[in-house]
Amino acid sequence: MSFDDQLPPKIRLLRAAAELLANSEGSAVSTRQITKLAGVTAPTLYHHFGDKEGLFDAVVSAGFEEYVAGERDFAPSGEPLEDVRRMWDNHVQFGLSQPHLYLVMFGNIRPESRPAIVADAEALLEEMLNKAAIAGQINVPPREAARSILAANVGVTLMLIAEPVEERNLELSTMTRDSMVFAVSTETARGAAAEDSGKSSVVVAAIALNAALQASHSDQLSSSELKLFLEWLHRISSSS
Amino acid sequence: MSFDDQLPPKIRLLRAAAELLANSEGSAVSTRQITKLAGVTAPTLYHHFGDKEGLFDAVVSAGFEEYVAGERDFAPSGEPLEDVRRMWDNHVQFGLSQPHLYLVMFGNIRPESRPAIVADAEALLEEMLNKAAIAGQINVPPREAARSILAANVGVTLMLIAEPVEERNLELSTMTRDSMVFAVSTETARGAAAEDSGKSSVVVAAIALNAALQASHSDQLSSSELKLFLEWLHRISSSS
DNA sequence: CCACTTCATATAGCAACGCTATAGGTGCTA
DNA sequence: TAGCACCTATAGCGTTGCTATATGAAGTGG
Repeated sequence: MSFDDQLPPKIRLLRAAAELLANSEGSAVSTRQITKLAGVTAPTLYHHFGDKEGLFDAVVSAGFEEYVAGERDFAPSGEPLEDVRRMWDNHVQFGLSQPHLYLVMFGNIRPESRPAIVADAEALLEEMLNKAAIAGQINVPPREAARSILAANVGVTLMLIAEPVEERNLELSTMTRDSMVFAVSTETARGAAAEDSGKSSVVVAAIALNAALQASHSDQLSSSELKLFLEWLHRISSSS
Repeated sequence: MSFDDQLPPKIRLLRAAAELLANSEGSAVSTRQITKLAGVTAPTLYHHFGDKEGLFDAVVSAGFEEYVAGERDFAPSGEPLEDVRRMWDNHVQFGLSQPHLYLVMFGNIRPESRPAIVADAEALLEEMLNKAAIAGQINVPPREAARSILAANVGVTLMLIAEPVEERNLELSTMTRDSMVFAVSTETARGAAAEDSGKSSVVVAAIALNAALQASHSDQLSSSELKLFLEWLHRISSSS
């Protein structure tokens, strides 16, 4: 019951809270569960942490410090924007591996209780984007870029957490990540105009696809599939 | 005390909950406050709404319906991507004008209680992006684009809510918005210099055709042919 | 006109919650 | 040994979400 004896109660409380937060499936975690698992009584909790949220903040800080530490060890790949992408993935991974902790951190933030964690995460991203800026790789001030990317990162992570585990599609994350990094970077010639594709009917689209397919030798379909596919395309596109 | 007499209790509960949610500064809203303000007793609430979350969902739905209604009246500007931007701004505006409602909707979503609202918002965006796809303006399937944009939109809105009102900088929103729309659109010659220029036009054409086909119920193909055709289209358009 | 069901609301209260007033125990310093 | 912090426990307050049960009103079939 009191799982970890002879450690100081403060640490036992932290561990008990972390364990319950990590394992509780959606339902809230009560102070009574925590104190029971830690083998202490209620006043001990309030003596050390002030209130329930104080305990959770402490747990979150510990978890986040750990995550940030692993982040820093592993950061410099030479390509700052690649590092930004990896920080994004790490953020998502952190949220998915400890969803309840994550929701405590980012899901319930309000103006009057904005956790320092958000600022920390922002600073970490900004630091990396600063390197990219020095290398002339971004076209937006690093602070704004960091805030923007972090916001999108949080949104994606929350969406993924909200999805049933078996339906989670990490492509949402990589796609949004690349969109954000791309939009912020100077990697591309943004001003160049594309071909005018103003027409919008089925026929026009089918003709365009038909031409494009024949020109590019797509290997997504086998040759027999392609033949039938093109025949159908022809039927569609010749039906005005 | 019971502020709106002679209305049905169900509606009085909805209004009381909405008012308390809108005015409560961060602190939680209790069922007792709600029922007292509505002038009814507890079982009435549970008879009509099941539980507290059911009430909140109903309030949120009502508020969201209102927001969606104003959205639809005002939508077709002829330029789908511009409409997407305006939907983004409306989303942010909704979150900032009713932050507690918004947090109930998007801040606490968990796998087992994912509100239908998220799906609704996604569908609304997807509908608009579908128009863009038909016009050949996006290079990503509309559903994925909608999920991605919505995720970023939610993240930005939560970040803005978390900031003190006087520090709120809407530039975070416009910048992230434009980044997402830009990354998804074909407005630019993204791949022109890269190796995949031919393939990317196939992808764009396939996406446009897919959207157009589903919108127009073409009868050029039988339903079984259409099914297979769409599956191939999906394979082409989801190849990266 | 009366039983009968159905729906909607109220009385009263349970178990669990976050939290605290108060007191007792422990180890240190004088 | 006395005094003093510090830490922890006993016991319980007020509030929470929710419900077992009962009562009233409204319609329906005989």
